[in-house]
Amino acid sequence: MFALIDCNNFYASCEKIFNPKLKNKPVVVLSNNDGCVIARSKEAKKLKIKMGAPIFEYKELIKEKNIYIYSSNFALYGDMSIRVMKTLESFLYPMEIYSIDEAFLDLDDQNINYLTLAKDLKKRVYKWTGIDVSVGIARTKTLAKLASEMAKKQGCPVILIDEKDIQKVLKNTDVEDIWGVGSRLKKRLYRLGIYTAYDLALAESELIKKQLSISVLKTTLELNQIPCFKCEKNPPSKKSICTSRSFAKKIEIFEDLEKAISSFVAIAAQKLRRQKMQANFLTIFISTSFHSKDPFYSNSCQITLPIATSFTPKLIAYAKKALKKVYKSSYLYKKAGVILSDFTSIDYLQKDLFSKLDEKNKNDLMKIIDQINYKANKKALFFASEGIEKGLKKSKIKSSSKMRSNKYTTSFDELLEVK
DNA sequence: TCTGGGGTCCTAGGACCC
DNA sequence: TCTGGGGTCCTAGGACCC
Repeated sequence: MFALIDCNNFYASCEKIFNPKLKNKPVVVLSNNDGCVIARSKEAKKLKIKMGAPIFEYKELIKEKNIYIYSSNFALYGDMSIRVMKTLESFLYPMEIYSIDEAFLDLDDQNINYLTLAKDLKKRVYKWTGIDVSVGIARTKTLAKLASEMAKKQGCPVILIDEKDIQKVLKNTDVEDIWGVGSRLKKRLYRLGIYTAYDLALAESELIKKQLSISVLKTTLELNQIPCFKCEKNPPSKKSICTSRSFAKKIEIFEDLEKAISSFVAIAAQKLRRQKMQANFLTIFISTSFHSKDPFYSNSCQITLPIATSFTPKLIAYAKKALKKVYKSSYLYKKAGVILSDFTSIDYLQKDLFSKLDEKNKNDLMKIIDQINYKANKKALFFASEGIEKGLKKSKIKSSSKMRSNKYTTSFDELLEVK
């Protein structure tokens, strides 16, 4: 048995917890650069504000309906997520943290009352964190997902075990709303005459495997209460690490792009060190705007590193080389990024024959830099290639987030004030 | 004017081996 | 004139998730 616990309107709910005036008010959270809608409170959903839509399309609606708009505040959401997950952990079931706002529990236990448990989960998370969650319980993860969707609509936990209940739900579920089926697969399934989850559950296994893929076959089996996906209690370590941003203002000059790429490398390399890994492969990519009428250009360059490393200066040097290969002048760049991949563990220290610093020195140096930045709670130390504009604030690469709420739970300077 | 960021898995086809 | 059978590995691109 699996339980899926899903936080309702997570980012919007985080904003509401620390700001009582937002109660019962429509709240919207925006992406980087305050571009797209990435979260909506239930009141905002009622106003038909769409997920992923650019916010400028709602300019008038915002004024008219007094909608509260926030820039994303991932320091806050990340910390609230940890609190929710810790609360779920207190129930002592094996747990898989599936995303920032979702977790599966493995309830391999015949003698518990699932509905009571589900209610307890919901109650405790709300009491300890202020976050409202939807709980769905079923024999497979795919069905637990469907159950939690129903729970979200009904406002109370849903246990999906009874065969008749399941059939009823499947008949009322469009294939696109199944976990693992997106818009492309939906079209292909429609062509095969499969419109609802019920149709898919009854479909011939051979046909599904031949016409679609093994993944869809697994989903089909899961709809029939045959588990194909386990609870991944110890998440496998990452296979790639990506840091990318859209720029608030378009960038044309090579040096500016170089600063951006360098700072992305620095962030990615730090994530890499946190995983105790070294990268063998580096990709950089740059692109102009997808929406603008300016000439379009997008390119990427990949480099196999001679020796695996997590040493930021080394990675920056390679990234700069890569950038030179793909940069073309007179284009207006809107987005860039860095991907590190093909990792080896930091325990296998391959020495660089030609380096003046040995690997231990490099690792110690980066460790100190990471520690200082962690303690300072900001980038106190950084590399010159990243650009030395004051606090990066005036720089072109800094993304704008004009309406960010305080880091109430992670910064002493931004604690909630009560008057 | 203004349109996110970060991941994983699967498959087909090419290159190569004996 | 007629040209096999069996396998692995790699990669790009497509699809999905939140």
